[in-house]
Amino acid sequence: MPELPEVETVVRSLAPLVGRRIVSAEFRCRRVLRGGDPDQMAACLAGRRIASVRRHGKFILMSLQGGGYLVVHLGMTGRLLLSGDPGRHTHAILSLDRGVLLYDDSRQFGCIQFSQEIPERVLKLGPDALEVPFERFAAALRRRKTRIKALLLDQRFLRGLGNIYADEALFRAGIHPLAVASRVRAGRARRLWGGIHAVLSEAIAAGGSSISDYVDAEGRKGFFQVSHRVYQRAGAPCVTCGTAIRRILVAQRSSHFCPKCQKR
DNA sequence: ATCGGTACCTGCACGC
DNA sequence: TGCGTGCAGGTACCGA
Repeated sequence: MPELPEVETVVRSLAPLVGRRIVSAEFRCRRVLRGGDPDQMAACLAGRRIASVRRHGKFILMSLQGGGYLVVHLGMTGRLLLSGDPGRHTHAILSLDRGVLLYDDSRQFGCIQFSQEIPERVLKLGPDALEVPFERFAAALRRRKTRIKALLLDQRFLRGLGNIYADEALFRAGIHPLAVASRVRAGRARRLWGGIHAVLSEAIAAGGSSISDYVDAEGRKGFFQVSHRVYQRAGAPCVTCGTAIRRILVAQRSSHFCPKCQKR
């Protein structure tokens, strides 16, 4: 479910966690755990205080007082919730000195991990999609021969974009999802860089996109989905020219675009 | 090194 | 009503 704007919204809504002490932890599903068994992880967390909560791409990093991190990735359907009752897909329950933190994930594509240091797979990601300077972005584009849509989804190229915002940014830049990255001209590359920044910023301001079930830690839905210009609008008229939006597969992912406004 | 395809898992909407 | 199919914000891993 969650791309950069949704994860950012979740992280902001987790602000009440800072300063809380984890009284006890329970992990119910091995599959979403990374490294270590459930009991060992619970033992590592018990008694620790949460010092900070921040986002790194689509990862959520909770630093613990005295060292170590609770690292969470929401996958497609992961949720972190500050209230509610454990359900069928609740895989982690952290009892706090005040309140509770639940990790819920029906598809189990997400993960939760305790680690002394920030894991390598998190550190090796590319620059943040909201922070990358244009020159660095353009230089990296020039080096890659893959299709632009696939590249935007590659977290080692840029961290934070996912299927919704890649499609939306390409539309804003007038670039076809199958365009070869290295052949995108400077002018278009600048529009893409600007489009990425704009669409992510607007989506954060709207609390993210709630397509089916995404909510922040307080259970609030986002409303950026009503501002999507191409994503899941196949057959509907382009907001710019009226041409029917098309849907194709690129790198096995649905890609939505306007065949008239977006050139290869 | 880079690229493309597949696998992982559950739930929902749809057509028959 | 039930069943099969296709689709869904994700990454990881394999072979070419």
